[in-house]
Amino acid sequence: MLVDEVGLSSDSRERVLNAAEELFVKRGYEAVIIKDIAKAAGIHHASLYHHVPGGKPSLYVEVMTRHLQRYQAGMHAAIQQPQENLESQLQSVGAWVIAHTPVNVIRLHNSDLTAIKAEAADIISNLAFEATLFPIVTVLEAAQQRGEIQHESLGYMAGSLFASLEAIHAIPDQYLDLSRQSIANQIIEVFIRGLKA
Amino acid sequence: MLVDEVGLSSDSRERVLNAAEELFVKRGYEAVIIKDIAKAAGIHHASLYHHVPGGKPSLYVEVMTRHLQRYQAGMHAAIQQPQENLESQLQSVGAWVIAHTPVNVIRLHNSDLTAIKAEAADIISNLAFEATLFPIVTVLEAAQQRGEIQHESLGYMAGSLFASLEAIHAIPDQYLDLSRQSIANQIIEVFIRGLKA
DNA sequence: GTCTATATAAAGATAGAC
DNA sequence: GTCTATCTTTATATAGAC
Repeated sequence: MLVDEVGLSSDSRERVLNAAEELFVKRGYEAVIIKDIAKAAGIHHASLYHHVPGGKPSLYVEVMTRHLQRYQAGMHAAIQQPQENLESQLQSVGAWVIAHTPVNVIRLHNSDLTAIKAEAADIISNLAFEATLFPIVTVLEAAQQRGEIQHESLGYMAGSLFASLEAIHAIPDQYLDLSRQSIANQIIEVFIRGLKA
Repeated sequence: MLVDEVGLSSDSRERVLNAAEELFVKRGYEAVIIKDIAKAAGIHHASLYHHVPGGKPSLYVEVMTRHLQRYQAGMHAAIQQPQENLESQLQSVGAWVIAHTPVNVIRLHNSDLTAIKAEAADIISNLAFEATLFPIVTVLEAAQQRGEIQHESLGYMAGSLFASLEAIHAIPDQYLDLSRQSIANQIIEVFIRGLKA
């Protein structure tokens, strides 16, 4: 397969990265141990260091960078679809957000990023902004230019909406009497039109 | 002081609990180590076990229970103030939320509570609901009965608002050109009236 | 590339002097 | 109640056989 010559990774390295991504994103840096990742990837934890010589910190940085870049690409695609009005664009954003494990930026800043080197933390922090808030702000500003909405602080409003959508993940299944997508759509509707009768 | 006879705690025990509360709430269970708590309380980490024989898990449960009970009491007081309309009631809620470290229920369920015994986790999980969503649902239902608002799924909307308000904590100081309370008030306004021009 | 065995380091916890 | 010293457990990481 000449993987080295074309710069591709081996199969198990990919499994390690996927397992690490899922666990780190879900539980955060400290709550994940190397053995869990290796087990999920189907190898012995000692073998993991063959694929990721830098160990846990470097694995975290690689995997979170990749995760946020993909997240950003997905958000971009969601808002790029040829939809005319704000509501349908935000519904696409909602679909993307509920289809993925929450980014949880509060945890990211309060614990995860304090455990790694400052430069890496800065990069991930900026990526998180680019992947989450920035696309939503773009959509809101365009809608404002079309005269669909009117607000002075669209950045804060974008953050508010994103936080609401991510929180849908926290609803336990037993309390769900609508699909998560329907809940997202209701949140978006209230965001645009308000709760007022 | 006869502290034993009246069931009161010693001074340093209280310092330990306060330090533990602040750290656990901010960083989560795994990211906090016993030495950090002891250091913040001004004692050697070995001395901590004198005050909390159950060690880290039991300390976490005690401190989170206390935290959420107080949080609930504060939310209750906020909504009980003699304010007639929904907006001013929610502004009091917003003031309480931004004055306290986020409860972060997503992290609570995805990592913190998986590290402790299931029964304790259930109790904390229920307390978190009572302390955060329940008071907001109560306020929204009352407003609906007065005819101020109209929505089918007030529970989900309460969750949405609470998540938005907690997320205000995640805004770095350098990006703040309004006070957090002002941002909370704007979020509440949009929640009630919408972004629409 | 993967394992077994082992080393190192960090965290939780206990014993016992003061 | 608090400390020093020590023990145990757990997690990260390395060495070297296969």
